[in-house]
Amino acid sequence: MAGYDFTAIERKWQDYWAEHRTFEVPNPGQAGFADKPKFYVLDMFPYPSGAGLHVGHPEGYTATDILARYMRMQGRNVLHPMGYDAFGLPAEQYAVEHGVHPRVTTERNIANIERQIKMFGFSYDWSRRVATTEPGYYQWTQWIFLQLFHSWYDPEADAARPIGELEHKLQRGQLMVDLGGNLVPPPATQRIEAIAGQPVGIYSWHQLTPEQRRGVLDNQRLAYQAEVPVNWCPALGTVLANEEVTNEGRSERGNHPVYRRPLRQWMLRITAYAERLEQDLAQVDWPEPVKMMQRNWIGRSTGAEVDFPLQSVADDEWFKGRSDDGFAPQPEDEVIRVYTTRPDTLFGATYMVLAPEHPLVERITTDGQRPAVEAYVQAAVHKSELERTAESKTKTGVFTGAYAVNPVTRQPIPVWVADYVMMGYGTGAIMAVPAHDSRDLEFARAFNLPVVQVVAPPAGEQWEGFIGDGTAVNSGPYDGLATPQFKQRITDDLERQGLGRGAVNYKLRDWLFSRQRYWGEPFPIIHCDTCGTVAVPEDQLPLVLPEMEDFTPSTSDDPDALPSPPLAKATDWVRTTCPACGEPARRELNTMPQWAGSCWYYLRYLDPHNRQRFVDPAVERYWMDGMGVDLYVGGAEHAVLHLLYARFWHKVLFDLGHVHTPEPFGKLFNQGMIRSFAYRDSRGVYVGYDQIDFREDGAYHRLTGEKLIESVEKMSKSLKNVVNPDEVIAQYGADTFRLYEMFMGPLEASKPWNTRDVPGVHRFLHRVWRMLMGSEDAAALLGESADDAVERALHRTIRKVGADVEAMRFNTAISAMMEFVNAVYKAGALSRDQAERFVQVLAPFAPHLAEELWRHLGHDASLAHEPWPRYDEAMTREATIELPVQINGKIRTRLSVAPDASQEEILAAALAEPRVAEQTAGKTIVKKIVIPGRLVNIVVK
RNA sequence: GCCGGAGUGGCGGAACGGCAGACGCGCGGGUUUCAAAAACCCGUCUGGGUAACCAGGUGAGGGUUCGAUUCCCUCCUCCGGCACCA
Repeated sequence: MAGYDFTAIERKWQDYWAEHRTFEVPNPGQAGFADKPKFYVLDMFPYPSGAGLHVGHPEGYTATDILARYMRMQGRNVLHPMGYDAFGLPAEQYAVEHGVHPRVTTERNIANIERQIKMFGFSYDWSRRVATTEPGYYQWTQWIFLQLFHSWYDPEADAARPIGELEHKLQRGQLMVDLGGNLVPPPATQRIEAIAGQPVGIYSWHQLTPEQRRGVLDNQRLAYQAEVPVNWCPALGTVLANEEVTNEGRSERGNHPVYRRPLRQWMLRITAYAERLEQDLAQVDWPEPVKMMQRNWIGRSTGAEVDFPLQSVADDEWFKGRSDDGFAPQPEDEVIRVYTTRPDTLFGATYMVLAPEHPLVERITTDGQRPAVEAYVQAAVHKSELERTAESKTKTGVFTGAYAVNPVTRQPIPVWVADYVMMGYGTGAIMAVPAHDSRDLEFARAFNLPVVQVVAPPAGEQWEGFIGDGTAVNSGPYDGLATPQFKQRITDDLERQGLGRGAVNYKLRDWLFSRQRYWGEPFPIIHCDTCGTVAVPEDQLPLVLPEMEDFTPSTSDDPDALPSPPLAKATDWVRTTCPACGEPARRELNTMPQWAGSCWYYLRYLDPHNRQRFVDPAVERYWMDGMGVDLYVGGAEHAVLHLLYARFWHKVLFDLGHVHTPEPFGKLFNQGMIRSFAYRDSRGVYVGYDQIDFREDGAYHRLTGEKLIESVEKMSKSLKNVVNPDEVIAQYGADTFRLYEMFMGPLEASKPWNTRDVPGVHRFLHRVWRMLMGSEDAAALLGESADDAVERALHRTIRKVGADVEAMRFNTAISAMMEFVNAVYKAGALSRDQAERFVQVLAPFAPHLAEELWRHLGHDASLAHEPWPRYDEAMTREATIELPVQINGKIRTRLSVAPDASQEEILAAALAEPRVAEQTAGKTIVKKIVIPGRLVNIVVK
């Protein structure tokens, strides 16, 4: 008998699957398509880094592979694809340092990582492989960008609509434009103009010049350009996303200084989708922590906007005018509009604060205060937001010299400038209620501003700094109201008086979408002196990234240097003609961020070779039926950004009719991080595993003999605790690797890799092999007789493994299979028929071994599409079961009964037990509890 | 600071409110062997007892319940996320 030669077996079956295209699945309309229910199971595709796979990648991939193989056996059409997220800064950095083109390194890395992935025997449909860097792929990334560019968010429809519809509305006068270029409803009456006595700054479409019209439309697109404060890293020559900047205000890559600079950049209007991104989380089956993180990121809060008039204008007349006119839709020069979540504390607002960037600062600052204010604003603007928060321990600020009037107390209150107020949130101005806001209190204490109590806390709590709900005091007619009621009442009253209204705010900001890099998708945009910003026509896509010898960004130590994207050097490529007017024009020089390609790859897998469309509608309808991807597995590090960006794009595509589900990923699962033991000596120097003697009582340094300190850490080179999957597979095989990672613990838990545990599951596979194939020392247990206990154990195993796989409890599924094999060894035999069913159950976990055994059992074809074995509920029970009998909750004896015994029978049997009689003698039985199939509890007194 | 998640043998971890520690590692003993590896069998929470058995035990303290690792409250520790968001 041959031994279990996993190396040969695994190679053989991987070749077989590739040759027979076992896992390729046709689309509707293609040859061989069977009309069956679908299952779309997706992995987060990897970034092909030079380091290759670490043991964390295959953890999620194994889990999805088990599901994919199980679902195939359940008769589903399974879509299980893999690809590469291959644009990005690391490849470009490496290329610059080594003088190799990023395409070369990317292709090399993909080849290596694919070799590694294939070693595990995952059942991917490799014919659907994509890489975000292929022109045939990024053609459609560019196409989706153009959909964003050609759309605006129509608040009436609560959806994205073609920009042409907006133009139409403007032409017909259904919308107008104010001085700031914002859309406004047409004035209800002529009265407003009459009161003002001069133009009120609202224009109709026909009053605008062609350039102005273009500006208005450009300003409403979902992809638009705007001057925004960005993280500018001159040493890297690019702007960076917040997540690419460290807490110290330096670049994650290279540790270079990063500066906050207002620069004109491409933005995506994700904020228009804030409400729907928040609301629709209720429709998806995602881990609650991930939903929480997204809700947090979106940061929805409810409150009110309130106008505080400047003292110079706020006479009785002004207040009267407001109650006649109502709350104007846009802020005016004479009021400071604030957003607050606590309108009930309005009576306690004793001063106001403007963000340093607030446009009113310059207007209202008095001459006496101007030098101080200007110095403060200059300093604040030059700090990064990180610096501003890092120095948050002490509050700073300057008085503007101006006063505003509290709209309810009608008292003048001072207006300050301070950097603890952010221009990017709310209105960039706050009413400060030091009594009931800890930041305001800190500020008030620092600058000796008055603190007025307006909320009475529950008994026993200090009012100063109390921020919870309580009862109103010092609030005139509202005294005695509970906080929630007060909020509602005063919001209604302010609205009636034209001084405020209920409002919803979000922390979410628009998405900075451009990078000054070479290795990314070029924007399909052309700049024309006469026509402005013009889209590249769709039939000219893909706009291919130009081949360049020198793709290094221009870097600098000078914080004031301006970004100069590498594409600027491709002068022939940049020079083009305007698609609209045919005059000479220039291409956009920025490229898209790495997130772009990963925002929609799950859709391209559906139809990866389609040259006419990004995905065929019928194909999309089939595979995305229900709520899109049926199972999406990946690490929690993408809980916010990737998953939020992808949901956003999907919703835009949904609004425009290109996909038919409102959400892309119906079910999401986060695998836990695999960490590993790290060892360091008394000086804190980390020691690699090859330098360690593992003894019974701990780890010792092989050379010095010193006992080492053990800890569980993230795998990292510097901690010398990285486990390389290639080595584990070489030693134990892919089936063992898969089984080990699934057996370590719950998939969602973070858990330490322990190489010493790997032989345990390897031993199990050996036992399975010997059970059916025998060994030199022992014959196989395979026979013709079917043992009843084994048969019952098998039914239980089939049920348990099926249920566990569906619930993604792979660790206990494997335990159940181990128990079955132990039972077979105990019984000493199993029939061919039992062996076949067991091999089918094992197949999703250890597919190579299962295929080999399946063949040995006399089958010619792969078992990948065999049906999952059935079980009989009656056969999952033992012939007799043991029930514990408790007296007062303590087990005193056990009872053997038939599994279907009635409550009365069980109770009678229990009371007949000598141990029970002994324990209850001389006592009264007050209660008898019988849970059939569980236990008996007799309560005595 | 705020929001999540988790604390169970020497280790990884099991337990619809119902036999705590399944399964695996490690360890101890045995069978086999010239020997070793491998394999197979037995044991392995703690204390007491030859044993049957008794007592204690799931981070700490309280509560609900016939019964709590599981549900509720307070606290401690660790991990993850956000962080002047008005």
